[in-house]
Amino acid sequence: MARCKEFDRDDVVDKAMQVFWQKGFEATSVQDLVDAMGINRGSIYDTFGDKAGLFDTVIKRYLSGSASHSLIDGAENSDPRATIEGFFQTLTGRCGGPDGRRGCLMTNTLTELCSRDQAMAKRLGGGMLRLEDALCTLIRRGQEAGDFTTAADARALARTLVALSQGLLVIAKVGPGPEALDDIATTALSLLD
Amino acid sequence: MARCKEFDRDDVVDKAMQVFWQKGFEATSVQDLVDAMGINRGSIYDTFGDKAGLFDTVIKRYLSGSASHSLIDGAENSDPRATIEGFFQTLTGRCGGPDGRRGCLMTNTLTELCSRDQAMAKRLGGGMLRLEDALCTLIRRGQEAGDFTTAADARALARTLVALSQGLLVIAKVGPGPEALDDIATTALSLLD
DNA sequence: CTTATTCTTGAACTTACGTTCTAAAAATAG
DNA sequence: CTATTTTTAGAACGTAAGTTCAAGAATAAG
Repeated sequence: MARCKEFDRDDVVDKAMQVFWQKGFEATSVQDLVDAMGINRGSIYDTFGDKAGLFDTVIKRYLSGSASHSLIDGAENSDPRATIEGFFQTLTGRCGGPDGRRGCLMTNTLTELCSRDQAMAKRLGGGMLRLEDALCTLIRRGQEAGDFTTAADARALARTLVALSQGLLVIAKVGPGPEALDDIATTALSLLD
Repeated sequence: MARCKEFDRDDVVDKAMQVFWQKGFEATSVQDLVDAMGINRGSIYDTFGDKAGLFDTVIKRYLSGSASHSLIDGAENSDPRATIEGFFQTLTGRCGGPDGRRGCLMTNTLTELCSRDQAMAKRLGGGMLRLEDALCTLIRRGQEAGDFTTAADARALARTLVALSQGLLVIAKVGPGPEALDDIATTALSLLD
């Protein structure tokens, strides 16, 4: 009955994500998006409403694919120590790489928009709380297995690990040496012993 | 011979700082600055060059008055434990207050501009390194005095505390309860024991 | 093939941006 | 007072922003 869309939705969202990730929401112009996504302005507005709508779509997609997501998925069954170690290794690996300067899209968005955008603050706050809960579950399981220290409160430890992961992603943006990031990750894991 | 400037330079810079702090660099318009600073557009451009020049001035002033600055000043002589405790108390106190959602101007600027602005990355990276060095000095002094653990490397601990302070300021932006921030600060200090 | 519907295209629109400029008012030093 | 400089107020500048529109191109059903 009608013409089909010529582009793949997830594909263009990914391309938009790269731009937002590198430049931030405000500094990204619609023209930047047109160039990167390879589709017409009209198609963008027709598909995503407006710039903010597209950004919302990007954030949702990012949250469902980030490092924290796989940690959250495996919180109930995976090996606690290996999972948390893997989480921090993923972070330091990404931050040390060529794209490290981009930091984390969630962290960047948090600092850029949450003062003004209440809805965004709630969404990202929810994402962070899920990460905290997952870490808390993992820590409790590790404590019960006798692998982690029980001297510290699991909730407090989980919150501290969240803070360290955020701090890691912020520090990565000034481009320190990899040993600085490793120091932080190592010290973070030592909190569990 | 000529008319004197009617406004106090530091005063209008402070007013500009409030706007940049709350909205970020990109989202702040020159009109916002005109309204907040209470001086004319022409005077702004005449005094600070342009928007970026004014922002540079704001950042310099912020760095010279931030919580880290007083810590850096006292690194050689002050009591290590009390100084570090005070630093984190200052952070949690500010973050929990009504202005907590604004986070830290340095952290915000870092995540917003450092991917693009090499000079800003260098400046803020330098500021962060000075904080790290000061914390390292304090930790070494505490270790030598027998008050801190010597099991962990002072440099690694300092880097971790920097990361925690940054993470604290990021997390504060989503508006968590004060107990979350306290948990992080308490756990941070426990690293020294 | 025709027709209806949807997608694409690129130009056009309005608004706001950062910046510059002009002219008049105000204030100081000689 | 006079001369000089600065501040002010506001308009005007060119550019780029986000968004919309109208016409053409492509598909699927009748």
